[in-house]
Amino acid sequence: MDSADELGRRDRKKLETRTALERAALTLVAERGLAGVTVEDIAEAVDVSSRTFFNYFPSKEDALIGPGPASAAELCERLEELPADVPVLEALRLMSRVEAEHVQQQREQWLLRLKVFEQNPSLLPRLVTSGTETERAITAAVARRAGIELGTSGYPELATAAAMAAFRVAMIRWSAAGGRPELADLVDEAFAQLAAGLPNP
Amino acid sequence: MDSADELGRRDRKKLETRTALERAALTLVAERGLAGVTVEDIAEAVDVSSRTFFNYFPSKEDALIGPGPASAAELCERLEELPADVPVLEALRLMSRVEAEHVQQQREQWLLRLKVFEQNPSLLPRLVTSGTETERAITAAVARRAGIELGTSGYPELATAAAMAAFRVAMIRWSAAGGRPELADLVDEAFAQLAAGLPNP
DNA sequence: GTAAAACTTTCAGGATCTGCAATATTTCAG
DNA sequence: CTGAAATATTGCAGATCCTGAAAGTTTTAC
Repeated sequence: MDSADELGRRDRKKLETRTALERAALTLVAERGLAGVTVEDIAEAVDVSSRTFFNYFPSKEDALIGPGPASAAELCERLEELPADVPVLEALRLMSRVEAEHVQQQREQWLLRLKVFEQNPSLLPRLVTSGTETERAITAAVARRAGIELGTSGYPELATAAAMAAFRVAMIRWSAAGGRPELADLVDEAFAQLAAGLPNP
Repeated sequence: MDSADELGRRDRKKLETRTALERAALTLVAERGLAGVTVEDIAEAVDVSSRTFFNYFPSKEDALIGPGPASAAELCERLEELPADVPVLEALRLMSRVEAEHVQQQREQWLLRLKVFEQNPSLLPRLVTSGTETERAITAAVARRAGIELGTSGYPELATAAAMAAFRVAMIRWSAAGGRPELADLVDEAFAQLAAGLPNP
């Protein structure tokens, strides 16, 4: 994929400051804890004003959380482009594997991020969580794929939420194991348990 | 159950102010939106200082979220007291039904709360969410029941997260339907889909 | 080269949230 | 009933969070 090319100088600089702010936020909070770092600290580390920080992120926490909605559209595309005869849960698994590869590509950053989440539990509710724009988008795509009106059966909402839970558990296990196993394998494991109806192991 | 008895005057008053603060927060935010209500507004409505508000809740949002960890212990008891041969997912379903009854018993308050959540999506990530003390406790109970070391297989984490997702979806459907259906039925539906492995409908 | 568009900064200010010390209330023992 | 001990409430100072508006700076595009 194209990632850093095809951008004017302006957008390149914007992307740079954004990632610099994210990186600074992560490393500082990893060192001193969420409460031990102020927005001004983060901004100074990147040599911008704290007002500029808030031009990029609506809150200190948001600088730690990562892409989120940015990739929502891309995720949905993955769902859409799968053949219609692929079952919903299988489609969600494949989508999650793609996302897992993205995570693996930024291995160190994600491991650091997950460590920060573990050390600051108040962040956990926002890990791969419900109620986001991302979830809404995926739910809509699932509904389309299953041929269901949104808000009638609850199936798209549940399938999506369960898939996100599977992905979240895989991420946490991955982090707990020091990033040693393949994240994609852990994702597969979780989806296999889901598809089997979560029988007693 | 005993709920309001067996408390000294002091604790009774504390409980009163707490519930009064919750109620005021909910009604005010339902009227004016999250951003349109300050902590001082809420405190004044109950005739206490805003400092006192923060003695009860760590943040404005927390006054809206409801019991949460309060009932964690009780939920786990429900899990523990079920016979050991009840499968995990079935046990989680039964536990969720108990919780559903609690919600039904405070029907109006919960419908209002859910409306507030819908109207202020930034609250949604904290609805029945992961990363809480409650989830940790349930996960531990599930692990005990399944005879699994925590953090080895990921099964307890996933089963718990999926159950919470099922409950959350049921709540949202219940709210969207104006509280008309039986919440317990929606919970059963969601768990049935989970137990079946989320097949295409 | 210049004008428009977009980004950063400064500044003012309201709101959130936390210690701390003072005050008021409740409890409980005598 | 009364006086201490325990506990809750309050006011206050202060750090931090976050936002709008206006001014200044850089980038873009013609």
